[in-house]
Amino acid sequence: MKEAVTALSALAHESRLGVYRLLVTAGPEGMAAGAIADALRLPPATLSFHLKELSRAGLAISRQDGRYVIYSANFGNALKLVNYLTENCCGGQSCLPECAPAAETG
Amino acid sequence: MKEAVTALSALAHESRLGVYRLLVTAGPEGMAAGAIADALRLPPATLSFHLKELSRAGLAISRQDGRYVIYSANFGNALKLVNYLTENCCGGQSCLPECAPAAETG
DNA sequence: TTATCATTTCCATATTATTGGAAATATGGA
DNA sequence: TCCATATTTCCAATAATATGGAAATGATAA
Repeated sequence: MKEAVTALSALAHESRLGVYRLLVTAGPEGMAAGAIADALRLPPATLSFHLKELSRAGLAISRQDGRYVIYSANFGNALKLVNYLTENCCGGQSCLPECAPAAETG
Repeated sequence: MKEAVTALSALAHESRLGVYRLLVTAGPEGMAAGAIADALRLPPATLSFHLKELSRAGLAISRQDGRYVIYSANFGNALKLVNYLTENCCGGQSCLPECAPAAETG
C-alpha cells in the first residue's frame, strides 16, 4: 500500500509522467538524462529532481555509462502497480495477464 | 495527459487509495459515505474532501439514495488510466485486454 | 593534470495539499 | 413544523512538494 502510494505520487506529476512514458517507449536500453532533458525541455536540476523521485518510487532504474547516466523504466514494478489497482476489479481476481516486457537488457 | 495526472494524484494518497479499493471491492452497488467512513475510520469532513477528489478525478461516481449518498468506482475511467500507463509497454500496443466489469447496476 | 561535458546537490522561494471541528445544508419521518 | 440523521462546506493551521540558478561532483580524454 505504502509502495503503491509512493509509485502513484511519483507518476502524479506532468513532468514525471512524461519521463516515465518516454522511458517506457525507449525500452530496456533506456535514455541518458540529458536526452530526456532535451526531449522534454526540462532544466537539468529540475529533471534530476524528478528522476530521483521516479527512482525512489521504484519506477525507474539508472546505470552509469561513461559520463552518462542512463535511465530506464522498471517494467516489473510498473506492472505490480497496475495489478494492484485492478485487484478485485472483475470479481476477485485481477483481470490483467502478466505482461512480459522485452527481456533483452541494454 | 492532464486527466491521467489528475487521476494519479487522486489515487496517490493513502486514504483515497483505500477508498478507491474499497469501492472497487464493493462493486457497482457502491457504498454510502458513512459506511466508507466507518470502514476506514475517517472523520466525515476528511472523507468528504477525499471523495470529492476521487469524483473530480473521474474515479468515483455518486448518487443520492434517500438521506444517503452512495459512492461507487468508475471502472471505465480506472481502466483507461491503466491502459494509459501501459501503452507502449510491450512494443507499441497495450498488453492489456479490455476489462469488462460486472455490468449490473445497483 | 587540465579541460570539458554530464549530472547532481544546495538552497531559498513559491505553490499546493491535508486536516478536522464546527456550522451549514439536505433528506425523510412524525 | 420540528427532530434526527447524513453529508458537505467553511476555515485556518500545518505540512509537503516543485522550481531552477549556481556551485559541486563525477567521468573521460588529451
